[in-house]
Amino acid sequence: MPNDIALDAIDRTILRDLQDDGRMTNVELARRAGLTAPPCLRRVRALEEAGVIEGYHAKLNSGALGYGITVFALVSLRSQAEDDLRLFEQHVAELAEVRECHMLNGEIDFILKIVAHDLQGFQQFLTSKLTTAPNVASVKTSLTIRTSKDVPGIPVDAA
Amino acid sequence: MPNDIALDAIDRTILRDLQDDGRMTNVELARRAGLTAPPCLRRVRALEEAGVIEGYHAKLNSGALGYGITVFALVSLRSQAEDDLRLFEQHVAELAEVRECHMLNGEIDFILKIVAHDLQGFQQFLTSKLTTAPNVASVKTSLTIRTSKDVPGIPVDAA
DNA sequence: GCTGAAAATACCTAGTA
DNA sequence: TACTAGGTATTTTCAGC
Repeated sequence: MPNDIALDAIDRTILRDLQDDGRMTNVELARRAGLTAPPCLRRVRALEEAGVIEGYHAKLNSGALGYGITVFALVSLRSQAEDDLRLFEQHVAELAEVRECHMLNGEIDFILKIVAHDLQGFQQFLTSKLTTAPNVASVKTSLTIRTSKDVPGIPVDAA
Repeated sequence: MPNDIALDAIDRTILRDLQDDGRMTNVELARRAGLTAPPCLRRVRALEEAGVIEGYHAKLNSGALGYGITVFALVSLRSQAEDDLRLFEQHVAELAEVRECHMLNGEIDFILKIVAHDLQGFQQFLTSKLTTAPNVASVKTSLTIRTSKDVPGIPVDAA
């Protein structure tokens, strides 16, 4: 939504630093941005208010929490009518195992990122909650062997 | 790596809260966990030290920063020898447009999440930096129409 | 700049092997 | 007793006005 927000170089510096370290203190943030603390804090609040900053989150180690399995599922539906697409999105919205759901163009309608404790848990999820969902024509799944890159967010250019 | 860390219910509460709000103050974190501030802070530091908490990041609105395009690329290589897999991973590690790189089982070797400012920028990236990379046999790309779910992290059960 | 709150350190206490 | 984990007190730093 916030496509009309004008971001100057200072804003971009702030955003880059907060994307990199979401717990950076405001004074450090201000120092890097070349500001004193109060105007820096005002900018951060404005960026939050405008929805440019959507939230702050700790990145947790999946394996340490017992989620050893990450799977990508390529889903095709029988009907691509908007109502049916929405229904599928609502269905996966309620599944905690599904962390991401992106609608795609082309033959594949959706790509899902799914986490599970182990293969058994994933298979059970797949057969009981995904392939049996209404309107699902086909599901192709691929296990993640390893993740070599997972950079949070997007590039924030200095300019 | 940290697969042998024992996490009790208090740790899980802390992790869930920090995953949900990475800038929560330590006193609030402690209050929710049923602790006073100092032992809570010690737990957080220990979790960071052990690598259970990998970092803190602000989640930014892609569109507001001019990244209107998200693409998933399914990449197959000619050789799946470990050295060749590593070389490909090293190649994409240097590409800022590539935010995620997961090695998969099956016919597809890698799935990449790629961001770009617009379609032109993406096409240029694709032809100049991805399909021409050494050892790449095929690249199938799918544009993201919309993202209906993008939950940070993983489910953290109370138990 | 100023004020109240939080972070961070040092130190103390209780339970357990 | 040594070890582990939480609590108390104090100082320093930061958030917010």
